[in-house]
Amino acid sequence: MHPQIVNDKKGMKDEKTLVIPKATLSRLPIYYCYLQERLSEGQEFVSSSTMAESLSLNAVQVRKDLASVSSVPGRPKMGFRTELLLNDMKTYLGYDNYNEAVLVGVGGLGKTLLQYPGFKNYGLDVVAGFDVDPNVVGRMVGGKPVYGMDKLENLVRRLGVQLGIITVPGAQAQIVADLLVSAGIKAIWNFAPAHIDLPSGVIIKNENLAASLAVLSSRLQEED
Amino acid sequence: MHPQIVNDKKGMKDEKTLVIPKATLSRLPIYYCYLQERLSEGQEFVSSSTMAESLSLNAVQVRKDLASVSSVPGRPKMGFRTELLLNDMKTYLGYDNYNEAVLVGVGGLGKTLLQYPGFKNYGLDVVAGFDVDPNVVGRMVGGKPVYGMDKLENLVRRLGVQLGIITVPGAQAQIVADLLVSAGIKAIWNFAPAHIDLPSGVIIKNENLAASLAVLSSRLQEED
DNA sequence: TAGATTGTTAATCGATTAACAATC
DNA sequence: TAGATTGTTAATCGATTAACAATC
Repeated sequence: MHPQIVNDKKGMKDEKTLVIPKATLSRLPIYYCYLQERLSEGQEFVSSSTMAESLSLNAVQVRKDLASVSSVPGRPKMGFRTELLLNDMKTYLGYDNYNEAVLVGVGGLGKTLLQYPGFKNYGLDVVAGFDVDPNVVGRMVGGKPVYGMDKLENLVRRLGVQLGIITVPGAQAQIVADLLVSAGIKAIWNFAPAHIDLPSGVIIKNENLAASLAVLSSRLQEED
Repeated sequence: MHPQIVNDKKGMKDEKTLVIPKATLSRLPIYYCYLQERLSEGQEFVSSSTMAESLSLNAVQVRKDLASVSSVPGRPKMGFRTELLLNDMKTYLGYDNYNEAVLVGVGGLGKTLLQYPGFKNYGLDVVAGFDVDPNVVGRMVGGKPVYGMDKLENLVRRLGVQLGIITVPGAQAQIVADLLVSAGIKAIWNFAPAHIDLPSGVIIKNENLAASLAVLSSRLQEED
C-alpha cells in the first residue's frame, strides 16, 4: 500500500465549492434579506459586527458565516462590500440559477404557495399545480395552470422538473411522493403532516408547523 | 464558603418537569402523529425500534427521546403502551391545555392559517384575525372573526391572549410585533420574512421558508 | 432459556462561543 | 499611531451515534 496523499485541510474544498455547514446555510437567507435592505439604503459597506448586532446574533458566528461564503475577504475597519457579498450569497443560495418545481395539492396552503410571488426571488419557479378536485383542475391559480393528476408524469418528465412540493392531506402524501419520484423528481419539499419513505438518492425536506409550534409553546410554558 | 450541595444529576429535574432537549421536542410531533396512526389501527404496544425503522430515524435516538418523555419505562420485548405514550407526549407538547392566539395579517397565508382546522389538535386556538384591509375586516374567515387593527390591543388584553401570529408583509412585521407586545403578548410566531427586535422576555419563533428552501436546493445542487 | 428490546454510559460529531493575533 | 474589525485557533456545548449491560 502506498502512503496516500491526503487532502484534509479544514473547510476542505471539493474542486471549487467549499462545503458550507447546514446551520450556516440556513442563516444565509436572513443575511441576504438584511443586506438587500442595506443596499437599497445605499450602504456600500456592511460590517459583520453591526449586522450581528441588528440581527441579534453572535458576532463570531456571523463573521464565520460570512467568511465561508465571501469570495473577497472583509476589510478590517470597513467590513464587506454589500453588493459583492449579496452576489456571493446568491450563488450559494442558488438564487441565480432557476429551479423548476411542481406543486401537488391545490388546497388552502397549496393555493397560497402557488400565488406566492416571492419564490422567484429565491430562484424557484413553480411551473404548475396538480390536484384531483374538478373545481380547481383547468383553472389558473396565481398565474399558474392547475392540471389533473393524469398529466403529472408526462409534464414532469418532459420539462425535467427536479423539485416537487407536496401540499396534500397527510394520508395521500406517500402516494403522491411515489408518483413524483417515478416521474423523475429529485427532491421533495413536503408540507403534509406525514412521514414519507423515499428511495435513497431522492432528497426530502419536511416542513413541520407542528414541530415549530411545539418548541414555541413549550418555551412559553417554561416562563411560568 | 461551605461546600455546596450540588444537584447535578443528568436529565436534572426542576421540581417535576425534566428538561427536554429542543431537538427531542421538535421530533415529538412526528412520534405523536405516528402513534396516533398505530393506535387507530388497534396496536396496543409500539416498540422504539420498529418506530425508528418506519420513520427512518436512528433507533438509539428514538429510544432516548421516548425515555425522556415516558412516565412508564418501556418493557423489553414489548415496547411502550401506545395510549400511555400518547398521553405523556400530549403533556409535553402542551396539546391538552389550550393556548389562545391572535393572527395579524389576513392575506393569503394568514387566511390559510385561520382556516386550518388542525391547530386545535395542537392545543392552539386562534381566536381572531386582524387586518387593515376593509375588504376582510368584519368578515368571518374559517369561522374566525376578522377585526380592524384598532380592536387588537383591547381584545388581546381582555382575553389575556399569550401568542401572536404574524403573517403581514416583511415591512410591517416590526410595527405589528411592537403592537402585540404592548398589548401583553408573550410569544410571537413570525411568518413574515423579516427580523423582529423584541424586549427580552418575549419569545419568538421565526418560520422561514426561504431558509428551508435554501438547504434543500443546495443539497439538490450537490448531487450533480 | 434465548432473543428482542430496553436503558445507560462513553465516543463522536458538528455547531457555537471565547480568546487572540493580524491588518487596514 | 490607535482602534475597529477582520480571520483563526482552541474551548465549550449540545446532539447523535456506538457499545453494552439489564430484563422481560
